[in-house]
This record gives sequence, C-alpha cells and structure tokens, in this order.
Amino acid sequence: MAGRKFYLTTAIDYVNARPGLHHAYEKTGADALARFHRQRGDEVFFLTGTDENATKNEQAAKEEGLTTRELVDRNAAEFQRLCQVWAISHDRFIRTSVDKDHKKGVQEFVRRWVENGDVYPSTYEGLYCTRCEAFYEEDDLVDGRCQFHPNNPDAVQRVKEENYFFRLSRYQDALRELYANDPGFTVPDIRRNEVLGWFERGLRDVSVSRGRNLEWGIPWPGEPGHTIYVWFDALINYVTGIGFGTDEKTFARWWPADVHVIGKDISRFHCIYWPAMLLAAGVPLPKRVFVHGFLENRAGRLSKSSGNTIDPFDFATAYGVDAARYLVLREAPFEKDSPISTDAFAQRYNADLANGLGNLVSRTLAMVARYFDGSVPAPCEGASERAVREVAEAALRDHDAAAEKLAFADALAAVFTLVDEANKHFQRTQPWQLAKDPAKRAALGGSLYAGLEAVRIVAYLLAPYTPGTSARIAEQLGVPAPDAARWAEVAKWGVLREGHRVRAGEALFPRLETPTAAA
RNA sequence: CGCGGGAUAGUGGAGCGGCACCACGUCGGGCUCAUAACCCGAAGGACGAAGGUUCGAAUCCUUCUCCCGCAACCA
Repeated sequence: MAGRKFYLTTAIDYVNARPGLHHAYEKTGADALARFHRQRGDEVFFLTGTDENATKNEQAAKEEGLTTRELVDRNAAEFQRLCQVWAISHDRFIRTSVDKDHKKGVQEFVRRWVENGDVYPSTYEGLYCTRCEAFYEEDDLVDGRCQFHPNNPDAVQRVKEENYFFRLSRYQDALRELYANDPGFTVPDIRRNEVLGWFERGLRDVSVSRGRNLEWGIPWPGEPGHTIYVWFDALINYVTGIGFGTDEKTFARWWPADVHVIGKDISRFHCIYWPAMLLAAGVPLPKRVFVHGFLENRAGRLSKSSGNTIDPFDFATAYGVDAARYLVLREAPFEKDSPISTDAFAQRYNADLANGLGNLVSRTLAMVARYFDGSVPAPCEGASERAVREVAEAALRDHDAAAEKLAFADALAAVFTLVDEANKHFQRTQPWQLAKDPAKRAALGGSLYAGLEAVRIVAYLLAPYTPGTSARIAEQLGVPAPDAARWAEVAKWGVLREGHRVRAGEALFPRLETPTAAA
C-alpha cells in the first residue's frame, strides 16, 4: 500500500458547547489512522473542523450577551486547542462559518442539485423547536414543550415556511444498489445493518433550507432570505475542505475520501443522506464510512446534553498526552460502545504503560548501560531470543491487520504481546546471572540484544498512538525518529548494529501510586 | 408486537453446538536488571429467567425480565 493517497475526515463538531472526552476520542482514533498511514508511506490528508452555522448559535450568543461571531469564535478556539493538546496531526481545520472556500463550495454543490432537478420548493408547516432546530410531531412534545428543552416554553413554535426539499426519494434504489454491491461501505456490520433497516421504511424527501430571513448560515444561491440547512452545509465540508468548487486540481487529487470517521448517532446522515447528496451533485462516493462507538459510564452515555463528560484537557494533563491517547483507544475499542471509568484508566495506565512498557525500556537500557557500557552487544540467538523474534514478527503483522480495520484496541494488544514476551525473555535468560560469569558473555549480549530489538520495534509500532513517547525511545536508542524513518527499513528484526550507542533516560510513564486520584 | 444491539468470574471483555477463556484486580511463591516493577502458580463463574431442540447448549428455538441505541437534538 506504500505511496498511495489516503484522505480521511472526522465529523466536524458543533460549537455550542465545550469539547468533551468523546470529541478527543474520535479525533485520536482518526489521528492514529492518519499517522499509521503516513508511517507506512502513504500520502495523507486529514480533515477535521467545526460545524458553526447552526441557528441555535444565535440564541446561545444572545443569552450570553455576545455576538454570534464572538460565541462561535470562542468555542471553535476550544476545539482547536483540543487538537493541539491531544497532538492531533490534521492537515486542515475547517470552520464552516469562516472559511470562504467552504461557503463557495457549498453554494456550488447546491447549484448542481438545482441544475439536476433534485430540489423543489414546498411549503412546510409544523412545530419547530428553535433550540433543536428540528421539526416535531404533536406526539413528540411533552405538555406542549420540547422534550429536550422543557424549561424553554418559547422554544417550540408553529411555523409555516417555504423550504427547498431535496429529492432523497429519487436515490433510494441507487443507495440500495450501493449497499448491495459494497458491503464495506458502512462498517462495522452492526452499523450497516441499521442502515439497511432504514431503507425498509422508505426514504422521504428532506427539507434542506430554512426560510426565515436568518442572519447566520450560508445563503441559498440566488435566494435571499433562505439559508442552507446546517446539516447539509456541514456534510459538504468533506469536499469543500479539499477544494471542491474552488480548487478542482486539489479536489481531484484527494477525493474520494478513503474513510469518514463518525459517531453512530450521525450515521443516518453519513450513510444515507450524504451518498445521495453526492450522487445528486455528480460527485463520486467516498469509499467507506467508519462508525465508531460511544464512551459510556454508569451515569449514562457521555454527551453534551447530559453534561457528564470527562474534561479532555484535564484528562490529558493528568496522564500526559501519549498516555491519554493510549488509554482511550485501548480501553474503548473503536468499533463498539465501551464502558469507561477513571479506575479502569488508572489501572490500565499502571499495568500497561508503567509496569509494562515503561519498565521494560528502563530495565533493558539499564542493563545495556551496566553490562556493556551503553554499547549494543552482538546478537546471539538462542531459543529464548528466537521466541522473542517470532513474537515481534507476529506483532508487526497482527498490528497492521487490526489497524487497517481501525480496531485500535486489538492493534495495541498485538504490540503489547511483544512487551510481555520481552519481559518473559529476561526472566528466562536472567542476564543479571549471566553477567556474573565471564564465560557467558556472548549469551548475555544476545539476551540484551533481543530486548533492545523488542523495545525498538514496539516504539515504532506505537508511534501512531504515542508519538511523543515513541520519539523519546527512538532517541534513547539512537535510531531515526518514527516520523523520519522509512518503514521498510525499520519494521523488521535485527536492525541495531553491534557497538551502536544507546542511553537510558527518565521513566517514560511514572507509576501512579494512588491510581484513582489521577483523573 | 416500530427497528436494532446487549445480559458470561470483583471489573471489563472473548467464545456463539462438544472439557468455560483472556486481561486487570485479589491471594501465595520466585527473582533482583528494572518505575515495590518483572516471572510462576492459585482462588473465584456453570454463562439474565423459564421452557424446548439435541447424544451434547453461553452457544439453536420459544416466552419472559432488565439494560442500551435508533426512529429529522447530540461524536
């Protein structure tokens, strides 16, 4: 796969609240995939950003005594800071209310619908919650109030307006065909099955504009007073972010997306609406939509509306960025829902990072320093060394197979089989005993060499998840930084040369003595 | 009967027709190079409830209970 282009996206985030751990989770998963592909030699474009054109931002701003612009800028900055703190390596952070190319591209996209006869005006009358920005049926309301905003008596209003509707129904057969021909379009299967279920109930045309002379939002082309419904403007970011409607050369280079990484709550939009929207605009479809699961705790799911989020900035500070990234991806398999808890994170930190990886690096380099004065000994492969080598070779294979599928918990587990094997290897060969007998010098060197190679390979394999730590280990080993190394040259056993200098460093992951206090 | 997913050792998971497995935690032992870390061993569950199919069921079927998600708020 070396040398191919790889374009991936995350969902863009609503700016009506602060970032939660779930935002960091999605971005970290996507980031690990981006870094994984770069490391294997692919050319990667990684897009993330904020979804800023929701009308509710106007109201939220009013309540805080700010202009809409001020509120949106302030909150968008928090999401950008999140990306910095969590070491997200995106190539572009798109802002839908700011970036001119987005606005222009969206209007071009809609213009194509119009040309294609896929939108038509129609009168819509119904109960509209201005807080949700959604229409509801009478049955959905509780005492005449929105069930999600019961404290806002004025939130629900009866509105009647001219809207443009998108002919979603026209694409039902094309979408069925897509799902029949390409079972991998939506993964994992559990999410695909949900999508198939939606088809069974049929697809209705959807309103894609708002006609209430809104100040905020992207104007409908040639139709003053109408704005493009925020959901549709948001989805189009995936093409405008790489030049659709403004830079066709760049667009042609990156599109179609190799994968859209999203949460399961918005799979309807990405798995049904988005492909139909693209078909209507005459744009090729993305290759895959990966629907990740949710972080859950006993207080219920983590979400903006329930307000039980773990602060992602505090979390990263408490554990360190690399550990934080490792913990969310290891504890919460990307492909499904997972319960999380601060206790589980803390235990995982000590077990895997402090006692496992950190201690292995520490003991290995300490022994090389003590017994060989920091100079790499000659390889000397006995039964134990061979076992380590074989586990390393399996880890390289198994990691990549899992990472390709975005199964990061499995991918990380594969890497840690090598950490465990190296620790067992030292117990088997007992270099501290061999060191007492000058006649066993070669065996001693061989044991430590195998340990060093294990550490080196682990560091490279973990680079997509723990970029800072991997770089530190590479530095201690005096080998090329993970960002700079050619994968084919480092991803194999036996690269370190006899006499090469290595040095011990500070503890990579200090053990937490009171685990529960960490977060 | 709106659709879908679950219920397995203290916790989190795997297994999905044939001796109930893994990780963490706990307990006991060993080692001493290392971040009181590492290694070895043990205890602990008969798999939500009831019924059925089968030589044999966490694993298939039926009913039930309880969770969760979706059904134009939400990653």
